[in-house]
Amino acid sequence: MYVTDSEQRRNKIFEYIVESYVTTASPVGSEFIAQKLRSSLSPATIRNIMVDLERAGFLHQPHTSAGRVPTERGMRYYVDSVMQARQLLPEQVRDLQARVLPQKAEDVDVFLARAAQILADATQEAAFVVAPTVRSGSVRQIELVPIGARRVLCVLVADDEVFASHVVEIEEPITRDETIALVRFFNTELVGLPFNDLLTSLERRLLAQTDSFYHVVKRSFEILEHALSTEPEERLYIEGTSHVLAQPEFRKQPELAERLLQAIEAEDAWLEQLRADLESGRSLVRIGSESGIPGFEPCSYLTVPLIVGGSVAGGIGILGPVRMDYPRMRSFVEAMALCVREAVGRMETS
Amino acid sequence: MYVTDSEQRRNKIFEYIVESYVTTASPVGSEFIAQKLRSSLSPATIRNIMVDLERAGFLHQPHTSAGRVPTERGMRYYVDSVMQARQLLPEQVRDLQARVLPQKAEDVDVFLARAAQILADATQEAAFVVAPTVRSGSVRQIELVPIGARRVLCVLVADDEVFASHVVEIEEPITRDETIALVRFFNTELVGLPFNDLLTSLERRLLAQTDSFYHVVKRSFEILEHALSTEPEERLYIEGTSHVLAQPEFRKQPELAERLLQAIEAEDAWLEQLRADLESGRSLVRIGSESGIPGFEPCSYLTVPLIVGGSVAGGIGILGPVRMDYPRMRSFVEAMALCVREAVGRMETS
DNA sequence: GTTTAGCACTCTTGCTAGTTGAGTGCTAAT
DNA sequence: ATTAGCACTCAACTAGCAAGAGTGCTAAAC
Repeated sequence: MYVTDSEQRRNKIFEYIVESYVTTASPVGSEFIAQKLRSSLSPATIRNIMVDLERAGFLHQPHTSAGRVPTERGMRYYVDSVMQARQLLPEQVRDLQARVLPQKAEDVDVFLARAAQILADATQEAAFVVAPTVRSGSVRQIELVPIGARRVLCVLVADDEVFASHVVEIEEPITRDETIALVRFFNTELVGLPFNDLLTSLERRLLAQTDSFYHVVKRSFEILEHALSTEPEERLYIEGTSHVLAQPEFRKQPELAERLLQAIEAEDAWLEQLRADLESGRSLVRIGSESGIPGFEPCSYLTVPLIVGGSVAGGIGILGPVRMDYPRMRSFVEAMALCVREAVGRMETS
Repeated sequence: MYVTDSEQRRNKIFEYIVESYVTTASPVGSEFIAQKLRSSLSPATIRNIMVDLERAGFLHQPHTSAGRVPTERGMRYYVDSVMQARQLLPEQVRDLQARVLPQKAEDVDVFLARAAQILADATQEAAFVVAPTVRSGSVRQIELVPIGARRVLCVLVADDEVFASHVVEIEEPITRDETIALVRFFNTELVGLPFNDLLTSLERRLLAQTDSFYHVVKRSFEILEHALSTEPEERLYIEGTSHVLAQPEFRKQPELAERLLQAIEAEDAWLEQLRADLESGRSLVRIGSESGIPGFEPCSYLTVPLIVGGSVAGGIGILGPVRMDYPRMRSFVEAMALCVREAVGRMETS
């Protein structure tokens, strides 16, 4: 792709504008940029270029005598075409690893929640993880542990190291032999099926009626239906929200903070969007209203999917103000994703 | 206890002051109170009484020409001696029950988190639960489910319907016979012991060396140590934080909001205090800095312990600004506690 | 043709002074 | 003991003014 000199220069100036806006949180004037360029261009020239950038929709002037502020569209352009990838320093990476890896990695859920805490602390923004649940994997093993006469603990193990257990109440008491038969059925006939299809596939067998296991299938259906109904599709953990609300944009407009917090608490809308984002299988950035979530307008987020065994199993990300340091955040979240993959990898091979 | 006429009148006026402060969030003047009293007393008299109340430390004047605001100490007095218990309307109780009871009550944790959501929604304040974990109960049953060669799912069931399961990695592969032996050991020798004493008591047996089960005890110790280390003492769920931050006191001073949010996120300090509060076994109110938690100064909370089988197993509460409607909140949280007890009761007897 | 110095112009921000009004405390009368 | 009356205080609002930041435009310089 051919880029003219003047385009290059324009991009450089735009980059400086974004970057000083990111650090100062206030409109950027031409003089300031001229200084950064060590007087290779005069403020007047920069002003001309600023007018161009404003016409292109990348900058916005709060009022006539103010500096310029990047628009949402400008930020998108910055993220896509202007900003330069940044590497973390080796010691930063080591620090992250040192805090993440030594953890007892026995429970994926707990492990990921901690990782989010560490990420939030390192970046001083909010960090989140979408933790996989068994529903996103397929059956590796299902066990039943009787508790009392009419209650059974149903243990679901997915092939991506995720597991869950739920107490199921059953109407007719279950015998020891029946339990054994059910468990055998689970671990011969159901292994490898995606948990999400489990119920429909059992239902099909039930309707067909030709099954020699009819009663076992029926009982299985009852138990698994209960067990899976308590298990959400995904689990969202978010840490460090206070860092975001401490940003000047929220200080000045507390109603924005309130709306954001409500949107985070409501969870549904965001989680749905995140699901779609992660399914793409690629890292991405959603800037301001791009996410389409009411209340998220002053915020952007980055997400990286976690890929386990070839398919997406949750993700990790950072939530901050639109005016956030994208290169820095991207390098952090990517380093963390590597860490997490490594740790999960170790869990698998062990 | 003898209460003079003038004391009674003073209390009435104080009650009105607190209550209008609660609704308006701004200092209360003498004229306003006079109107509420339907001119049975003139503003001047009320002013005299206000001076008394201020001398007693119950009221505070932001500045000479402002009305009066209850102090923290005043609020304490109000809660202890002035406010009148309020009953919820039957339909409010029914509404609460209708939203809490029909839930699948199979998992105590999930159930309590939902209850907190409902409470937050009903009160328009933040609501929290301290959910019990197995550590706070004693052993009813422990099971092992082998997963792969070197991993075992350890299922812990406490006698208060709480259960947990954790994957434990073990160095030496475990045999089928060994598993059976361990489970038998668990469910004959350990039943009834508090989970919290489990490790020390096993250690004692190990040190005594005289145990015929020596190897089983050793293996048990290893496995249970891992399983219990992942299990926290208590789990805290808080919902509806945004309701609190929407209050005018936080709107006007966003830094208070930030500090509060940080304190909630840090969790440790508050949880420790809550543990102490709940241990008393009684409902209580902590007003402002009484809680001793940095960041909680502008807030109060109410807690009610949940008693299961004679001992405290978690609790439920409401967090709001110091200027909150205590009688209303108390009636809500108490109604909810009843609901929850009923639901947990049903889980037990089933 | 691009760049830049110069300058008038605009609009926020901060400051000061004046006004308003809510609410008080005191005093003297009831 | 209560209360009407009144002077007093102080935050909150308003208006006006000055300062300053930053612009856009024009005309000269490169």
